[in-house]
Amino acid sequence: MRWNELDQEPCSIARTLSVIGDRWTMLILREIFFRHRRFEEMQSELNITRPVLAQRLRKLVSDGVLRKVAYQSQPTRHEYRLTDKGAALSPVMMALMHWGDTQMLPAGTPRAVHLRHCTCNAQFDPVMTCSVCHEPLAPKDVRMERRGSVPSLELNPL
Amino acid sequence: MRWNELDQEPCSIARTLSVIGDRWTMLILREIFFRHRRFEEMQSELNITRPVLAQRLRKLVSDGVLRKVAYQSQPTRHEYRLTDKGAALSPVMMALMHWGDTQMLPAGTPRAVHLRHCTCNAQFDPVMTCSVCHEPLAPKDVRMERRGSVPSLELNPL
DNA sequence: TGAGTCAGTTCAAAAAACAAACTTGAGGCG
DNA sequence: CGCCTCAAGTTTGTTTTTTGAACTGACTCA
Repeated sequence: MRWNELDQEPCSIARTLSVIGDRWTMLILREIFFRHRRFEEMQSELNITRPVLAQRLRKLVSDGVLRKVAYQSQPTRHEYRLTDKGAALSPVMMALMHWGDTQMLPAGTPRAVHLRHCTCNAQFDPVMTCSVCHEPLAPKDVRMERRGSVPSLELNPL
Repeated sequence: MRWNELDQEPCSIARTLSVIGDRWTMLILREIFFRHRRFEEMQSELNITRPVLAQRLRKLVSDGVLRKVAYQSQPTRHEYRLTDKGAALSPVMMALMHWGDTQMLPAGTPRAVHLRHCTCNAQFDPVMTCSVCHEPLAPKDVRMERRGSVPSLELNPL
C-alpha cells in the first residue's frame, strides 16, 4: 500500500490517517483550535516551512476539514476555519493531548495546556466512555471486531 | 521547528505526535491492536516497505510503546506487544476510528470494524466525556487554556 | 517613491520512502 | 552434504518529500 492510496482503504482508521496522519497536519489543526487562523500566524508559531504549510492547508480545505473565509478585500486575504467535520476532530485532539500529559510528561512537570468545560466551568480530563453503559473504557475491556472476519480480535494490551 | 526536535516541545500534543505522528506508526499500532504482532505478518497486511517497518518498530520500542518478546529460540524470534503506555493509546485509536466512521464514510456504507465493550457486551461508539460532570463533550463547550497565557483560547469550531 | 505586510510560489539541496535483492541462523529434505 | 525454506531484518539504488532561502504580487502607509 502506498500512502496516497490510503483513502481507498475500507478501514476507518486508515481513511482518517489519509487526512491527518502525516507529520504536520495535527499541529496545524492545533493552531486552528487555538484560533491562529492565518498563514503568517501559523507559520511563525509552528516554524513549519512555507511550502509545506501551503500544501497542507490546500489539502485540508479539499478534504473538507477547513474552509477559507475572506477577512478583507484589496488585496483579498483569507483565514482558515474549521468546518463541522474539522470540529469533530476535537476528541482526537483531546485524546492526543491526554496521552501526552499522562505518558510523556516527566513526573511533577506541570501541564502547558489544560481543558475547561464551559457548561460546568471545571478544568477536566477527557474520559472515553461507552455509548451504551456510559462507563469509562479500560483498554482491556474493548474489542475491535472485523465485520465478516471469523472470531473477534481484541483491542487488548499485553 | 524541525520534526526531530518535536519531543522537546512543552506542548503535550507535540510530544505525542513526536511518537505517533508520522505516516505509518498508527497503522502499525492498529495491526498490534488486532494482535498481528510479528514482522512478516505486519509487513504483508500493511504492505509497508521492510526498512520503514523495521525503523518504526525500533523507535516504538525505544519510546516505550512496544516491547519485544521472544516466542522461540534457535533462531531467536520475537514479537511486538503493547506496553501499558502503548495500551493507553486506545482512546486515540478509538477517536480516529470514530471520526472516520462518522465523517469519511459515504452514507449507507457499513463499517468495516466495530467496537464491543466486554463488561456490558454491547457494540458501542466511543463518547468523550468530562471527568468532572460526566457529560459528553460537544466541541463548542471545550476550551484549551494555555498556562500563563492571558485570556483563554477556545477549542471552538467555526 | 520606498518600505512593509500577507499569502503564497520557485528552486536547489538534503532527508526520507520505495522496491528489489541480499543476509543470517536456524530446520527439513533427499 | 547440498539445497530449499522461514523469519526478521539489512543493503542498495532510485524516486518522492521536505527543507531553507529567496522571490512574487497585490496592496497600504509615510
